[in-house]
Amino acid sequence: MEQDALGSESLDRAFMALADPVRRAMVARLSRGDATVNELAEPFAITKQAVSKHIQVLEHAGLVTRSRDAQRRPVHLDAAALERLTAWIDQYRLIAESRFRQLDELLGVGISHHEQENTPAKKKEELK
Amino acid sequence: MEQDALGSESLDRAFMALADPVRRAMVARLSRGDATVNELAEPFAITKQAVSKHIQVLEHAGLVTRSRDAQRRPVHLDAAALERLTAWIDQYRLIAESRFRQLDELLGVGISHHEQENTPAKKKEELK
DNA sequence: CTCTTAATCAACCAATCAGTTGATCAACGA
DNA sequence: TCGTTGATCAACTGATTGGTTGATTAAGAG
Repeated sequence: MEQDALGSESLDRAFMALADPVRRAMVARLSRGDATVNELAEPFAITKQAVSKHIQVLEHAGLVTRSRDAQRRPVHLDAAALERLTAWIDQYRLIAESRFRQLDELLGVGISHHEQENTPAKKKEELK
Repeated sequence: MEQDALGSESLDRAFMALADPVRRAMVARLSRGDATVNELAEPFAITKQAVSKHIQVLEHAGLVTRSRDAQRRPVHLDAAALERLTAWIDQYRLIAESRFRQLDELLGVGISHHEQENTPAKKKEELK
């Protein structure tokens, strides 16, 4: 019944984590290799504590993990978590797109941009 | 220099919009066809005004558009916007994954799970 | 033991947000 | 014209967030 295999809260946190430019920049940086809090903090004009919180948000969202190397705590990007997000989005994108395709077929493929299409149940006057 | 072709704010809003279970449910519903505010409100125990706000968030994020049909304002999912999001995520996911692959090659492909891997510049003692 | 570096915890402030109620607008249908 | 329906605007409240400063832990280095 519920095909939400990830748990709604997990998605909440993951999308929320990416909804911040600082955290997205961190993801971009981490895609090129693990980094410490200080390295991640460098490009930004905020305190290390703030950066630490950002990383905690990413970690709590399951997007990054942290290991321990002496007093360093290198942050590691979890690519699989990113894939889970795209999977969620694509799930619905593909449904919508296949619906568009069906509709285009039904109407004769002539109309190039299907920007609006009333739910086919009721359409009174669909032109002009 | 800036390859962020979408504008940072646009991504902010889009990810933020998806960081809410109610709005995600709306996206799921809309993937199956356009709907009005009332139809979208039905599954939820919140007022119509709240739903209206949620839709405005989705609209302002560019994920949905609205047309006008008499007093109805059908909401329409923009699949292209969803694709832009997956494109952003995949951009960095693929960088990270290709890096993993390179690293596996470098180490001899034997280690199955590369959970942690210090940025190769400095590694003192990498075992145990 | 003391000093430095890396990072976190804790308390606090300003700003934003989700939801509510109440009033309003716009387009029909009688 | 009046009432109804679909939807929005406006103002308010409680909760959450992003950032700060200050104190604290933890691991080396001298």
